[in-house]
Amino acid sequence: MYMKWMKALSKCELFRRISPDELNIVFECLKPNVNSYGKNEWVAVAGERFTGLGVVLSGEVVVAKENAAGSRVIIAVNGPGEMFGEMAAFSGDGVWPVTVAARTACTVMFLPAGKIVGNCENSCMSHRQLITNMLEIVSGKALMLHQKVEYLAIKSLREKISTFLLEQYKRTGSTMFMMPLKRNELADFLNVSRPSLSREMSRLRDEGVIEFHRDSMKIKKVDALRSMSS
Amino acid sequence: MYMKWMKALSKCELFRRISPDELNIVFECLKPNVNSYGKNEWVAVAGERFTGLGVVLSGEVVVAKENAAGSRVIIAVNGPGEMFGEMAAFSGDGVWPVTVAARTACTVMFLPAGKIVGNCENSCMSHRQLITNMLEIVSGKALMLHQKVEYLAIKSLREKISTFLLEQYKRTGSTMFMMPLKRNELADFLNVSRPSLSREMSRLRDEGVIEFHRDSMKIKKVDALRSMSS
DNA sequence: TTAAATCGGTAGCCATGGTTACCAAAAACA
DNA sequence: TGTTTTTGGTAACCATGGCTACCGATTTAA
Repeated sequence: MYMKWMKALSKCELFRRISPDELNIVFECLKPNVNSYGKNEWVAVAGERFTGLGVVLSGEVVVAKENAAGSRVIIAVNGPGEMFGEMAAFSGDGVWPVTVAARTACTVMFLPAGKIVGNCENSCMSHRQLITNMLEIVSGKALMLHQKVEYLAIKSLREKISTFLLEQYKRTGSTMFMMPLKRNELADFLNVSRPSLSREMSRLRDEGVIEFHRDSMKIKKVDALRSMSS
Repeated sequence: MYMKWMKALSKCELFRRISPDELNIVFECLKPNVNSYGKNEWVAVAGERFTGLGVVLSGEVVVAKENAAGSRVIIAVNGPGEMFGEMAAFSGDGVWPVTVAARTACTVMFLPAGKIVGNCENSCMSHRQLITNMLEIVSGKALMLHQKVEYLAIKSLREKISTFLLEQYKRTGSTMFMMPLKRNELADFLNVSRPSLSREMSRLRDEGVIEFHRDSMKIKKVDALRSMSS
């Protein structure tokens, strides 16, 4: 039954060091739900009852946090094998702390949180491994949020942009790359308004530090960016 | 040997649902180090080699993140029984991601990260409980960082202050309370400059929304704050 | 292939909050 | 006890970035 998703599942950190055979036994215990969603459909809405740890099987979802004022902060974009709701699962108040939307048509598996921790009726041996994996994953998420806090704590827009561009440079290893986020999304991510972002990027362009057209970006003066970022 | 610290240890979430007798056996496995520090001394410095999960036995430590520009963001103030480094322990790159300083003279226990996960030589039965506790704790930390992200994502200072004051109101259950942070620390926490914070607080006072003198704070118009916060 | 929606750049105006500097009160220290 | 340090309020000036509005280019849908 889960064989058609095995490719995504095998990529999922939660199931690392668990063989496909074991995995089937684990699923016997966990009894996950699998749902499909159309593009832009809500997968989970902040404030509604928590439905379990989510694992993306196909497509992509956007995980975002919205404050009461309505401004949206993108937390992550998750593809096949990636998870969401892993923090709320073990420590939340029973409601989704984030909103998850289908960025493309997608399929998602939900694992009941209570069944991951706690003794397995069938005493399957992979439970301990599952918990250990979970620990590693949640720690990683926490560190990522730490990253996020660092970004948000940056006060000047110029510094935010510089930091972001240098991170892309480091990630791709090239001074020319495609921007992974649209202007709107980047503005959301950096927590600034879109026109302000455009304005500052244009300034950097006018100063000859960068060059860009739509998605394509070229860093012309890496050192200049560095001195702005630090 | 650990008896003198048992009071702090019993308050520590990490050892919840583990009896003192069991705890001694667990410590046989974990072989923790215990160090003492004077006021304002560094307990751990960001970037230096990770020395293990920290548990405060006495006194208080300040956990802070500093970006390259030198501006400091307070993550937490931890007292006896509270922990730090729990995220880096299981997912870090082997260095401290935060700086920890002694807010007062203090004693700290460090638990080797590798020994918490992984099978116990003496096959002590509390290891699974320890890991499960750890999972709950790290999830909780991640959610707290989420909180932090929310705070930082708020754009107007007035809204930040309102949100903070309402949280204190909710926490204490009274419209009169002592501010848990000095102006400097609050400014750090909200990621604004101290004079700007003072200025905005004075405006709120002039508008009759709040009343304060140094540490003591009184909310006079809860609803006014609420409308600013949302 | 045309119509509609989305995306991105630009400009002007102005509110917010950073910066610096100074002073008084309170606390810590000798 | 007097002195030093820390803490917090205030003011003036000004840079940053939010907001609105508009327009052309590009993509998506009909």
